[in-house]
Amino acid sequence: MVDMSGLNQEQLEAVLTTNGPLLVLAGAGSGKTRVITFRLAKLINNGVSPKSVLCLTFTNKAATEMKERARALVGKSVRGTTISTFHALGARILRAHPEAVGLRPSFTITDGAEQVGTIRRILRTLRIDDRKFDPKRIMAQLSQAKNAGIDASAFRSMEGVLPHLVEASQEDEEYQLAAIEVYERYELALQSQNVVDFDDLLLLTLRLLHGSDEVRNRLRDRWQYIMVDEYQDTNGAQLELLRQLTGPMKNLCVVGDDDQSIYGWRGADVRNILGFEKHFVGAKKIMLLTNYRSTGHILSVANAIIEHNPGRYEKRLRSAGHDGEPVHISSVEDEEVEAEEVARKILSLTESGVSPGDIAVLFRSNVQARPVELALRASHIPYRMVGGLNLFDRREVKDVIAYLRVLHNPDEDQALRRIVNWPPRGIGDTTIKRVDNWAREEQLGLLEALSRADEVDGLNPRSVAAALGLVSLFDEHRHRLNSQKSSTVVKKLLSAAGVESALLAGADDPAAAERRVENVRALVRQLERYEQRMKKKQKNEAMEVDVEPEEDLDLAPEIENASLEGFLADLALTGIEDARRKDERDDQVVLSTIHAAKGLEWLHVYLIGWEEELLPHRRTLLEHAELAEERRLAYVAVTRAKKYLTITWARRRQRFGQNVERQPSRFLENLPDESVIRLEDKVNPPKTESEEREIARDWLGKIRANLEAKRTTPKS
DNA sequence: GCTACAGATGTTTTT
DNA sequence: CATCTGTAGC
Repeated sequence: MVDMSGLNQEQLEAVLTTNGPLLVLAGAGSGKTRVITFRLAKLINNGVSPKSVLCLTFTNKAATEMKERARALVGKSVRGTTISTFHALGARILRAHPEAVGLRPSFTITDGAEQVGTIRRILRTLRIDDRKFDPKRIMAQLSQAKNAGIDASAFRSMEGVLPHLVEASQEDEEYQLAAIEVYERYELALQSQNVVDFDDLLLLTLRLLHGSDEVRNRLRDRWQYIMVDEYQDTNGAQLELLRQLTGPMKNLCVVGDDDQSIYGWRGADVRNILGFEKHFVGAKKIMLLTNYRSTGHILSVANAIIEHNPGRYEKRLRSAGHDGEPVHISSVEDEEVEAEEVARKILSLTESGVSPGDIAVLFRSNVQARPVELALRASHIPYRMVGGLNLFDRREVKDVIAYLRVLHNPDEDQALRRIVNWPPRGIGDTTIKRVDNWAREEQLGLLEALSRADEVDGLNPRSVAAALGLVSLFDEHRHRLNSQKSSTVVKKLLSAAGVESALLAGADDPAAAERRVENVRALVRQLERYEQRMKKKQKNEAMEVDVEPEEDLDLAPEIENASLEGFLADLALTGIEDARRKDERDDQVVLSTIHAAKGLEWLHVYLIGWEEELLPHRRTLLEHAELAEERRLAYVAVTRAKKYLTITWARRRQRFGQNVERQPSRFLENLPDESVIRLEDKVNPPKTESEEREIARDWLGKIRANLEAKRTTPKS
């Protein structure tokens, strides 16, 4: 039996409501994850087969965490439960039925960055200037369409109703026609390479379920209970997927917080959570409003910020604890002073015994990190940037992954293009252009065309030989995959291609070269670790007596096997284990964007750059829907703090090399007086030393006066 | 095939 | 201002 005595009334009700559609509105810090895991445990205790439960999350991290917590609660019977991200689930379903959606079994998942390149190439073949129509913008638009569940043919038939093109100018219309054309060609390009992008993992799964009653019904029968975490971040395609999977049973429980929906720009649709009761008729709604994280003052600031938003479930978080310290709001001269102030305060905290790991500095955009980094470094305060540059984004890592992809999937032209002449092997631009044209005429893949380079007109013998050499390099090593471990083959391939020596030779700075080589080795090591993990897993499964016979018609194994294919899928879906992550320690101050901080919490939080045009960001000030999202972002930021919260804004800031006068963020207006201490000057202070000192004294006076006022008139 | 320079661009990024 | 990208020219 699971001990539920630790749950509060609301939480308990959510856990015990196991049948029918259920919406759990879980405010920040209200024990959301607990509810989900306890509810899973409760289901299994009620005798529901673990196999008929499906838990969906958005991130791998959340999925892993849920698995661990569930295991701790109900033991290894969770094994049968499918706990997965939406995308990984899509991948598994597609793996089981690739042909039904026009894929060949060995299809691979692109990692995003390549997609823009594909768009750019398509634009070129359409003779459209990619400076006129930004490929990135088109890619984003296609992605939005896919996230809404709109495929290329639907996109074409919707011509003219694209949301942001309502008042279409001549150029908009041109753009739109181009986008339609590009979408269709993009899909064809992916299909011919046997590749899917992330969005396809949802869209193609939908197509499969729409097209096959048989598969859909089997999956419906299989999952009698479905739970979804972070529901406010789901998109149109995911809603449709849930509809398909639930069917008439509709034991669907979604958990989320509309006020924390901050990924609209990436396709998330708040209307999913706002309209849940309409989408799933008869739904019950439970609100978790007791916050176990933050003090009363912090929560009243948070509530005041979010209250202004239209179109939300009305709710006020209440603190389970004390009022605590008021929130400090101050203005500073410019971003450098801002950073120095923050560093100074952090230093005095750590000197008085606070662990750096209990402190975070959060900002709207990454450029704001630099001055803070400099100031922290100057003060010898240990810090860590979350997010930021990913190992994935490193050029050499992408190049090596391209090698792996071509090795596994010879049709992947886009990957091949990346490395066809890297390291340099005498296949220059002209050669590629000629082969490319010929390939198009003959309807061949690029690698295949290279293998017949001798048939291409106008190539000199040297180029032909180089092309054939490259082809046989891949053929040979692909052949070896049958008899040798992938990691062994990969190592041989990379060294035969001369990757490491090219990295070392083509270096301006030896240290950088060394780092690049190290990044490549890290990737290979990850492949080795992957193989070991799979081997162990297979052994474990073979030893388990009660392992069910392989009857999964519609769901491929979570991860394939110790193959290159499995590794690539794993890589695409769960990313690279960053080598830096192992030096991630919990005694470092965290620097993070607000987005990347969602779900996390710290004792002390500093929110910097609360200015108009930064938060809310300049580019969102035009559309009202987006302004609401900025406000939610501010809300998410504030609710990260447990005990102490400081918000700053700069009266002046460098922007694109110019000093710009700034105004405080509108989100700082109308906050409850009793919960904040304001140390703001609306104008920049004069610069002389004596004047500065005077101002400092003045501020000190204000602090005292403020504190005094708070003490004599306690919160009514 | 590589270097150097001009020109554009400058929000967030779970998969 | 600073960083990245594409291209011209060697």
